[in-house]
Amino acid sequence: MPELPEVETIRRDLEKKIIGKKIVAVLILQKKSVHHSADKFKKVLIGDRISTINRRGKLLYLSFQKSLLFLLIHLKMTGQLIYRQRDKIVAGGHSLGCIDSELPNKFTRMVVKFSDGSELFFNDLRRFGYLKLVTAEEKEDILRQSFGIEPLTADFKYQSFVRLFLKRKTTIKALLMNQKLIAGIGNIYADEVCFCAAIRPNRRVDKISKSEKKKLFGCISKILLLSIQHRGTTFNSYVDCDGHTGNFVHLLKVYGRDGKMCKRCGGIIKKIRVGGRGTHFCPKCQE
DNA sequence: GTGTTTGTTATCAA
DNA sequence: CTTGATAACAAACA
Repeated sequence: MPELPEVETIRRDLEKKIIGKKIVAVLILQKKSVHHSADKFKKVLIGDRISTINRRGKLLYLSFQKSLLFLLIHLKMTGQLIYRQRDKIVAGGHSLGCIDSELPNKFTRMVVKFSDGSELFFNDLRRFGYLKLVTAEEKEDILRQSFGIEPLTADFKYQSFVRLFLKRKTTIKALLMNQKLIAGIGNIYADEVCFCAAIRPNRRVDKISKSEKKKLFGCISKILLLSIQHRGTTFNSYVDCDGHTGNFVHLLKVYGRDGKMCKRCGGIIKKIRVGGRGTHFCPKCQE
């Protein structure tokens, strides 16, 4: 379940590792994960070098030194990007998400090999994730059509945020998770942001006061930044590109804590369903 | 065998 | 046209 903090952690790490590296081989182990013919994919990538790695919401996009195409990578629920140096000693061991596990494994969908012997593995247990080559124009269309305000940038202003509430009657959780309104927040951080602002996730947005909107606005940046500082949340399958788990899971206040004591007021965290998603909140201190 | 997990999109309804 | 709610998808695990 990589959301903005997890994808950003991967982006920053990969940026240090693979920029400028020359691609010498591409293995496609699962055709469905690559939205092109294997031949086209190889033809474009092999011989070129990675130029930039950017992110919008939960979507990564790479550019190249020669090709004018962009590589979009969406990890969806269980996608992983793991980078390995050559001759890295691997021991057998645990299954998903282990730093020492052998690669490729049964969930590896694509492998990119670089000229220095290092490799980038795209693993995806559930096969929702994808890699896709697009033109600059297609990329711009997708970024414009599919993503709203990008948090943690200068575009994320209180005035823009408040505008999202106008004429809407959906729940605050649905609003926070709507990528076309705000980009990058998924199920975990929607619950955490609502807790931070002391608002029930199923509250209708037209019933939220001005002071609460201010709290929400502050909480979004606060939670996302704090999670990035702790290298994201590993709940099920997320690992960074070294195969390490994220540490923010220890700082989660509500997600996955149903039945446990609220860290703020001592109430018991409850789990309900909002918009078909598992939703966690404290009935005592979230109104 | 059943229910649960979630990011995104398609679809239908209002 | 806009907005909202829901189902569907995929696949493993408890």
